Amino acid sequence: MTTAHPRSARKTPRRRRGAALAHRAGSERGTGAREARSAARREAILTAALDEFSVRGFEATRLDDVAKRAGVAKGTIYLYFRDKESLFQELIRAMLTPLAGTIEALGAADMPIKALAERIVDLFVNEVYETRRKDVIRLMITEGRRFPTLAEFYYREALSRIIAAMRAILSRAAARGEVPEGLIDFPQIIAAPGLVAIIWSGLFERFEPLDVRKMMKTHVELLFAPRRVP
Amino acid sequence: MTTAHPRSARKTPRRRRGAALAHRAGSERGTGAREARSAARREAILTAALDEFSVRGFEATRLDDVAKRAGVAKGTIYLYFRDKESLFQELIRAMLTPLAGTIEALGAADMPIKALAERIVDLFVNEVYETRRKDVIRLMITEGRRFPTLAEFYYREALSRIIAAMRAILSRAAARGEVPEGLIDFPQIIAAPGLVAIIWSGLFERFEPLDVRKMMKTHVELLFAPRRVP
DNA sequence: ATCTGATGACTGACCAGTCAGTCAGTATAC
DNA sequence: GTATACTGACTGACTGGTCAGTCATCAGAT
Repeated sequence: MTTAHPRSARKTPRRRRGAALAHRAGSERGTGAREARSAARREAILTAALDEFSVRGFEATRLDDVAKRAGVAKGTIYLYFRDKESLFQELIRAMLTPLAGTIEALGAADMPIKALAERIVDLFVNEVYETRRKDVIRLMITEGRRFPTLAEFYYREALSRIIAAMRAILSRAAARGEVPEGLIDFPQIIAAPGLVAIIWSGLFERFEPLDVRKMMKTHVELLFAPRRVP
Repeated sequence: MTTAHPRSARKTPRRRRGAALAHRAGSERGTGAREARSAARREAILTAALDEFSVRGFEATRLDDVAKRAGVAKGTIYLYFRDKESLFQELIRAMLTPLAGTIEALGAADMPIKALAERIVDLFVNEVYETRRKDVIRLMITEGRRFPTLAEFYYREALSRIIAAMRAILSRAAARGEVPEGLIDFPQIIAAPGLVAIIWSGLFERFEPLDVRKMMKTHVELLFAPRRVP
């Protein structure tokens, strides 16, 4: 043990590179190519990180594995991200921020609540459930508690806006008598089956598959079916 | 370098014990006391473990901290549990197994769906949401993916039974025309707001509190309100 | 020749799990 | 009743392995 001596004459012999990168440099020009390459690398790291974080969780993920999967050396990750936690947080931020805008845009259209709800279901299934965003939301759920700043960021930048948009929609619908006033307080109810589907798919899909689209359709029909007097 | 020492030479002089334990032995009797003490210790370890796992997650939890919190030495944990993972799994098993029976019992009673649903909501709020079981379910959600055997166990022993019980209830209700047939396929819809509440409370409660009981009541009213034609 | 991005061997910290040693409490001997 | 031997629950210093983050060095671009 000890090795009170720093330094170590390491004389690594030249080794063929693992054949990592295929250069397309010929077709790229000057600085633009540099930047493009750099951006691609960042992207590769983020993608690899999502893969690893998704299956192992934040703590159990090794940056060595992320690097290998991304086809870069571990040190390279530190050229693009300050540390493991930054990598994780930027990953989630980048993928979840755009969501709020989409919902807000949808809410602007004025249409019957049921039609609108069906649009939202489609949006959820196509843009979240069947994409990598599902994994990102799962990560938010599973790791969020240990990253309070991340939870706060997500609440401020996305969730609170989504909720506000849904409240606006529900208020209009309530004014038309399409839904009871009570629902305005709990937009979470509408999103709930979507979340459950995300959790279910990670834990129990292999025992009992779940048809998300059909479940959400059923839910919407139940919530917004024409009803007798309030 | 090598230190090719076999495992022997323990050099450290023993130190006076820090005066750790206050014994209650005087008031306890014979073997019964021994067993009681042992059971209490096991309990203390499980409780401490739940505390730590809940806030830090499985990977980030240090057994040193669990031991400290339980008021025992780290080695003691290994007298009661094989390893960290066993401790975690036993914790979850012990607390979730009883749930299924309760729901099944409730399902046996034959009453209008809405009344029954209200009973189930009460059960959920009183026996889960406002107890440590909430934390255990949260752990199942957040860590389950990395413990497939645990997920399977939970599915077999609890979830599948709960789902079957709910399907039975819903079938009877559908036969009476109280709910559409479609709902039978998705008992998850009924439980969904409960799960969302558990997640919400961990991540966003501090920004926007959520009245679970009221949310679930609203949901039940929406689902089971008297409706026009099937 | 120089500059910059990239590399990967290395270090230091950390922690699950181990085990030699301790001691309160019990059993047996006198 | 007191002394002595025994037992096993409990302790915590230690080991071995792991991994985040660093940095001396390299190679391609200009």
